[in-house]
Amino acid sequence: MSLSYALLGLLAVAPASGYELTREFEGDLGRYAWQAGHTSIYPELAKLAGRDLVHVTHEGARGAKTYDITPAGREELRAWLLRPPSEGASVRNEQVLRMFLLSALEPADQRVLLTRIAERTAAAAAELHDVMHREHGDGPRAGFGLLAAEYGRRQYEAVHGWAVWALTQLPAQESAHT
Amino acid sequence: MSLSYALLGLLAVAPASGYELTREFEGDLGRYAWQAGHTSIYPELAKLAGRDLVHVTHEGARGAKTYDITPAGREELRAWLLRPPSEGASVRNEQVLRMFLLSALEPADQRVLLTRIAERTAAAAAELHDVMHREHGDGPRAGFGLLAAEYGRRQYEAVHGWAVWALTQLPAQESAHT
DNA sequence: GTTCGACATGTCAATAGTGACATGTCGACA
DNA sequence: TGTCGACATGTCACTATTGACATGTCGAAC
Repeated sequence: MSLSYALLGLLAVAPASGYELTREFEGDLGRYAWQAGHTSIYPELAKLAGRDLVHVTHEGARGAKTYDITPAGREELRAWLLRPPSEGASVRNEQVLRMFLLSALEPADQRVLLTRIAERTAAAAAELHDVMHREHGDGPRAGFGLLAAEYGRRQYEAVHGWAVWALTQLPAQESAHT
Repeated sequence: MSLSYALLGLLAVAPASGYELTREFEGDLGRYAWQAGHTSIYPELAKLAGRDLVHVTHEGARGAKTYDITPAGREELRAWLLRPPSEGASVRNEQVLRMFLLSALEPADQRVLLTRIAERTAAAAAELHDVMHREHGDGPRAGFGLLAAEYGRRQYEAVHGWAVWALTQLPAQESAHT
């Protein structure tokens, strides 16, 4: 399961509690790569601990458990990351699905939707650009976030470019009365 | 559930049997947008028929059932496509996850992985470019496929650009003995 | 005439993931 | 001191999805 590798990957960078990991998934990681809520994260951590891929290093206030990756976990993670791209890699993206189904709409609706996509993606790309250039906040996982942010920015830019191009491919719009 | 909209979207373009729909998911649709196998498609079609969003128009050889979308189904699909981008849109992409976890690897491994990604994405983009320019095969759903192919091509190109950029961000490589 | 591969649909058990619910702690502020 | 919000973990029922298994048909090639 990919979730287990996501957790191993996060813990490989720095030890963290289930709660902190959960919040990690609320950011770019969950937005672009893999979603998960605490209800899947906590049981998964327990399973990983059972397989000795992670272990609890510290129990803090409010029952917080800090997990760290074990050498075996690191091994497992590295093998997965370097494994040749599996054919059955799982993909599921609702926004992309919408774009694929575009031709199910009437041309006028297509135009509306593409225009909206073009606007949103341009705004999102610009925002990420700003965030990255204002300051690369030197908090924990800063390097991690920089690559991810740039990835996101390029994705938005690509979709923006596509939407603009797709608009030109649409049958010429009926000259409305305005 | 997104699968139901994917099916409605496909049927809105042209009537099809469960088998034909299944093969649709083996192409770009399943590769970039939403995965599904026949074991989820057949039951889902039955459910949609129960809600009168699709109906069987024809029973052909080998028990094949041709489904078509109903006006109610078209309505439902249009509403979903034009609905403002839902916050909770589901995202799950194993390849992207690998990229997010890059910093869990040692620099040497990172370089290997990024180089491999750069190569694969360049090849994939070139292949899509070729396919699109050789002939836009005028089979059914040709227009559908063109937009999707261009989308895929731009995605690959964006990831390629990112991988090349990311390589420049890596700490300068140790001068190996070669 | 038979055999094989693509066509075509399905069930069922197991796994993965979500949402609702439940519980309790710690620090800050009024 | 009490109350509220963020911290922190968990269960459980339900839904979605997958993989293994099962069944049968049609056309073509041998």
